[in-house]
Amino acid sequence: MKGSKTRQAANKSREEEVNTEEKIKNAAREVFHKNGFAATRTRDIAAAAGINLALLNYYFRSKQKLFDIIMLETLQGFARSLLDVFNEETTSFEKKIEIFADRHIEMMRQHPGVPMFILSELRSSPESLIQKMGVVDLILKTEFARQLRQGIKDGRFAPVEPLHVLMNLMGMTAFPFVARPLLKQMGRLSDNQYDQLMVERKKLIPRWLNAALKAK
Amino acid sequence: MKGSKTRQAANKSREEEVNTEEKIKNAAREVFHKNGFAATRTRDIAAAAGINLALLNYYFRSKQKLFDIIMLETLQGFARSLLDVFNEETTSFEKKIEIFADRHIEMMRQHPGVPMFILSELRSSPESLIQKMGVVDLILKTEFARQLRQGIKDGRFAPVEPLHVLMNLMGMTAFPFVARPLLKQMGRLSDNQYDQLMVERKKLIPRWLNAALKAK
DNA sequence: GTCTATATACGGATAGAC
DNA sequence: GTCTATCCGTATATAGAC
Repeated sequence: MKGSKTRQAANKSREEEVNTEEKIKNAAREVFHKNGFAATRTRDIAAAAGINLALLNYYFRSKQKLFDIIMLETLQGFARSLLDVFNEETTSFEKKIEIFADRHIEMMRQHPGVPMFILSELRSSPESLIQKMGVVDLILKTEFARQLRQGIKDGRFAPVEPLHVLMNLMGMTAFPFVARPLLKQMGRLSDNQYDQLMVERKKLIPRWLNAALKAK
Repeated sequence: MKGSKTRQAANKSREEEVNTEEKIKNAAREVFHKNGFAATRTRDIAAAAGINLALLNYYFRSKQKLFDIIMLETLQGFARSLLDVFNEETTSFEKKIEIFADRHIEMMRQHPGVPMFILSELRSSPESLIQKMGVVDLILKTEFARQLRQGIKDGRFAPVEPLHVLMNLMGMTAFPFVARPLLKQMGRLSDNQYDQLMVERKKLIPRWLNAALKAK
């Protein structure tokens, strides 16, 4: 049904706002990321896209189908780039943490709503959705995890469940974005000041994590 | 309008399910915590409370008003118990971290949906709501924060913005509950196994955090 | 106080003109 | 492809009997 449309997506990087389908997707991404599925009205998306409500259904058939597309793209775009870091064969364990913190935080600085979006939607979604993007399962099979286990065996790190390390790493990087309204208020910071802290954390987190791995 | 009802709340700990108003609030708390405001239908609450839909409006006037009550109570109950730890005059900085991690994690084990509930609702709420429960502002004025600054001044800790420490502490404790579906899948764990990790973290987080504070 | 029945509003989706 | 007008299900809220 949609395969009949002309495929001019190849050179879309040239134009400003491409075709209508892209306009709707861009608007949907923005609104969904900000408010989540349940709190989003298709009318808001249409308005943000500068088109009529009917067009949304013409292109995507339903709110749910449009959402599924946005969710899948968001999830994969997010996971993919992080897994790449963990799978890199030639970098050291410590270097992977540095690159991860830097890339992960930078990604979230560019798209501050994404972490909350992913986590809040995952809360109510069935496990099947998580498995659907099989990427997730593989994390403890990456070179990163192997290097961690090796480091423990060598006595360079204290014995610890790898998932704990992942929780610490992701917690330290992602939590400040998820809890931004709360933490910003706690520190009485402006948007700029808060963002500055995020930049600092790129360098600090690897240092902290490293120290923790050697603790006791 | 509601002040006319008899006040038998004093000895409510004795009964199983108290009066209707409490039954509705308990049901509302459960459903709101699980699904958030937008995804919750008043019918679900009524059903969970075992009463008719009309009664909900009779007691609380509107979905929004009922939600506001639940939100405020949840927020305060959560913040209060944590602030108490931070304000304690006689415990050391290190001891405060131990108590905080233990209490905070235990609280979330009992109410796993609460962290996600608070954060996801705060994302869309205006800042005024956060300020309304003024508790939040005070965190960097607690004895905990003072002791941290003093420790830095004495050279026991590396210089660091106190808010960073708060982000690390809360990130390490709360993130595993917020990102539970994702992390559980990553580790291929059962509910029990995951819970076991949470218990371990009570002891581990203070150790890690302490090491991080001395790093470099 | 608690129910059944119903009004009212809102949001997703479609019909049909252009 | 894009619009206006409208339908229709669902959810909140109220009326009114008991």
